[in-house]
Amino acid sequence: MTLHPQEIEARFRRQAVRVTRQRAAIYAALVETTSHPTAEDLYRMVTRQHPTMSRNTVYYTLGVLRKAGLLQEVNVGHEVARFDGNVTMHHHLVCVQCSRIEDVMDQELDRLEISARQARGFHVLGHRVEFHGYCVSCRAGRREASPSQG
Amino acid sequence: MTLHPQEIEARFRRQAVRVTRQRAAIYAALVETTSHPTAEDLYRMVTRQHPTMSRNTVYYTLGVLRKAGLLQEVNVGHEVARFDGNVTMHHHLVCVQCSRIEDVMDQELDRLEISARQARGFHVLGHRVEFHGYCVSCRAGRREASPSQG
DNA sequence: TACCTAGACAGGAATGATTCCTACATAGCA
DNA sequence: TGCTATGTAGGAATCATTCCTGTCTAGGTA
Ligand SMILES: [Mn+2]
Ligand SMILES: [Mn+2]
Ligand SMILES: [Zn+2]
Ligand SMILES: [Zn+2]
Repeated sequence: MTLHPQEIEARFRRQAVRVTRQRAAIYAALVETTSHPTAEDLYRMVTRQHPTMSRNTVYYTLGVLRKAGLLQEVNVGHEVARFDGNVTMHHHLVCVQCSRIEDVMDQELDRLEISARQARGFHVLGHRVEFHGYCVSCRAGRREASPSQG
Repeated sequence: MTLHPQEIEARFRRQAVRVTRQRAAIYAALVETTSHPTAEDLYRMVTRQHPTMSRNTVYYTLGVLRKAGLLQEVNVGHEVARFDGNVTMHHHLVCVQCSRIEDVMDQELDRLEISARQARGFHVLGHRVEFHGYCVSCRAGRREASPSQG
């Protein structure tokens, strides 16, 4: 989804986030993709237009925008952090081979609950469902594979 | 759950995993707790009885046992890796403040499925549900807290 | 029971994502 | 327009994890 600069600015101001060219570029890159990029991915994307931007600014900005609720971290395994500009409630499909992440919007999954007995005293705020399997392209190269871990 | 040494040995042999004192100690420590310890936690636990064991052996053993299906990695956020000796299907409650992880056994959650349309061509192997919130001890110190990111 | 050898162990070095530090720049406000 | 709290760039530091290398040993063989 492409976002107008003034819409980005409006979202930042609504959350009292200072508007800078770097932040707008990082946020625009994130919102325009559905690939759940890493900080390094975003660094490579934005340095095409902003060659002097440092990795530190990318990390710092991602932290600021996360605290402001403008993005979320989506982690799979304990691989490097992935970021998601879609902050509406949704779930993910994760490829166990190539780590591709795709979105799943499903209101039934959104409504899942847990019994008080199972909640073990937790004050539950939310939940996330993660499906794992092989994505289309990874299935292609697996005609014979065994149904074990790989 | 306490495990007899011969049961540990039997499980290892069933999976063609060589039996060593180090591996038995690491596996026993993991199976006897429900705390989902980190590699460093396990290193501290086992070096009480095996002072010369190296961290390398802990990491290497955890890899071997994971590939053998005797344990699983359970990651929350992109914090350090956590390990789980319970390899039956189950789900987790995660404290957003202290990272405590507790088990949720619930057959309804086990049965969740995703429509073909939503699966986006993935060959889905399984899923995991992660509830997040505040654990009992973290609720205690939060009488007034605001319902934001915490 | 006494070898053999593939694989395991210990210790230390290397890696790499992320965080920390600091001097300079600038957004937002009066 | 000028002030100042905050952001940025660049580099150093951190630290969980992996890699490397020289012993050591589990488990099979004769
Ligand atoms: Mn997503
Ligand atoms: Mn568990
Ligand atoms: Zn894939
Ligand atoms: Zn807690």
